[in-house]
Amino acid sequence: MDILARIQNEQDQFSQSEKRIAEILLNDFDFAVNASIVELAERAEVSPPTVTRFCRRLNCQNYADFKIQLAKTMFVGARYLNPGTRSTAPADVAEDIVTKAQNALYLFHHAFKPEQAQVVAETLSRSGMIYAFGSGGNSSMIAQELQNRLFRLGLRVSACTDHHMQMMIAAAARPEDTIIGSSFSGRNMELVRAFTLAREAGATTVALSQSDSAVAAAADHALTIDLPEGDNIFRPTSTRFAYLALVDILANLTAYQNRAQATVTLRHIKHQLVAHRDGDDRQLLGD
Amino acid sequence: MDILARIQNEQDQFSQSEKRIAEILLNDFDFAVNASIVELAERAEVSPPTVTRFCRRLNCQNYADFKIQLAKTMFVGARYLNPGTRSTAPADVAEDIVTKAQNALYLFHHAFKPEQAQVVAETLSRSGMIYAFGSGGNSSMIAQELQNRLFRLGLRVSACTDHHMQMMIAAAARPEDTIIGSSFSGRNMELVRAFTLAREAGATTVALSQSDSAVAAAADHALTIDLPEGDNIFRPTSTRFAYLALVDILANLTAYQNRAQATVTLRHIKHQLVAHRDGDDRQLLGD
DNA sequence: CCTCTTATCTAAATTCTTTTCATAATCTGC
DNA sequence: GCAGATTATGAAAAGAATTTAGATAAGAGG
Repeated sequence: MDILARIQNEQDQFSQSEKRIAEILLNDFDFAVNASIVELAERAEVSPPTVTRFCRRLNCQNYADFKIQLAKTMFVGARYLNPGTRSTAPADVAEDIVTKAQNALYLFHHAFKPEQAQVVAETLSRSGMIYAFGSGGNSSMIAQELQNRLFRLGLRVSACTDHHMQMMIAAAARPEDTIIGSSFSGRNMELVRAFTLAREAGATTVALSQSDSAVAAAADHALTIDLPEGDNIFRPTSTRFAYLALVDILANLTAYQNRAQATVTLRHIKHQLVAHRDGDDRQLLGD
Repeated sequence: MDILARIQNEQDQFSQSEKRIAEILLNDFDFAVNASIVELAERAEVSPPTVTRFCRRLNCQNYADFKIQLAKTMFVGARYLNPGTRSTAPADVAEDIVTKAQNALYLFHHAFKPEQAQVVAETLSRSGMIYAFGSGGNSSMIAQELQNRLFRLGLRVSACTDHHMQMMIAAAARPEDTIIGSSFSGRNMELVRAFTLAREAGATTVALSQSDSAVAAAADHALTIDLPEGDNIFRPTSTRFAYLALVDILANLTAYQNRAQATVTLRHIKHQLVAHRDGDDRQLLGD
């Protein structure tokens, strides 16, 4: 766990002096990260040794170590603590969006459960047919992306973003099939119904969604992503970045399940692209 | 510019001693970031003052400042310098993918030109109709995403991922229309032809692509993204994250061009979603 | 009200960092 | 190829910063 999370966690167990130090850290990050132990102590109205002890308490070797940890988290964590700007200047907008995206990835990674993903990857690689479901802009992108990443591995996969089709596919699913569906909100009831139908047909269902949600509860396996959303309605949801990363990880783990087959298929795709373009084989695997 | 970029930039202007220091920094980041000036000097076989001077040369106040800068970049920069693991353990795969994605965002942000994006945003907001073009998995996702972000702002936009349709649309474009096309490789010659056709018809063209590429050259405005690609064929391109961020930024800047209209449209969409679901208006704007 | 524990400080010791100055190496223009 | 200038580097000293050690104060529990 990173240092800021630790500070926020233990905040109520801190002594008076420690609380004062923590407050400065959380409020004036910029100062804290550049301050010497004397300066920090002065500002918190405590003695330097108290600061040293504070660092030790947070599992840091010494003040220097503590500062390194702080600086490391700062890059991704700073904006998360201090709500982002509402500036409409292009440079600020860009910074805000990039930082939020990085934050989303960071928080996702923190909560990520490798074993669960591995189980899903094994399921996918053994599936007779994979159907990727999702609706409404964000999740439909994830469904498409699942298809885009998995077909490259030589798997049989089809994305479907249409409710009616989803229901028909779910009803027609076979026991060896897997239905993987995404819902950022977890409240896509049509997807819940499709999952239920698919399970009745004996197929395996995988949800990419919020934990404690109807969608997650309806599936055999749930890979959950719970991120706070910003409240600026103009800002597109940075959660997409986390979902996209999850798709990448799943695709990658699935590839390793049957490496030989994946390699062959990828080579065929690459060959086709290179032949079709201009012979530069450093090109991307698909535009 | 960040410290690692600065080091890599000036590397050939370094003296012998400085080169030795730089080498340690670039190769053993973990050591460097935790080392005291004495330890670092010892390992580089130079004297501590030389390290201090090295830091100053890189526009740092002192060694402490230098270390902070180093630690800040480390979080995103470390893996970029030291090629990622080839481990297939789920946790390592996840870390590698997340770090690469964060790196992509970081590098993109570094090279990002806010003014150019602003010009494009103005163009988009004034367009009669916007067509988003892209093909081949990655770029088609970007085209879809452009549509998904821009329609919410009350703009007229249509994504098209089909070459033949693209050509017909380009031919039929009007002077007040904008065609925005994505190509990660920059070598999508069909897109180049569509741009040419559209320009002949008097429409404005915008490329999201590599600089120095055929696609970028063919458009009126080019927003370029140049990122190194990893060489693990199983790893999906992390460049997607950068393109996605660019779309977000563009959509956001465009929204601010005509804030009133965008707000109204977004509210309508939200109202529809809330009415359709369960009244929790903290839900995401679209699943 | 006393004792024990915990929190905190002062002062000293230690370690780290920078400055200063001397020397060595390298370059420049003749 | 050499004198003078410039630059690079290190040793030692000075100056900070950090930690340790021991002392004191504050609070909890009997």
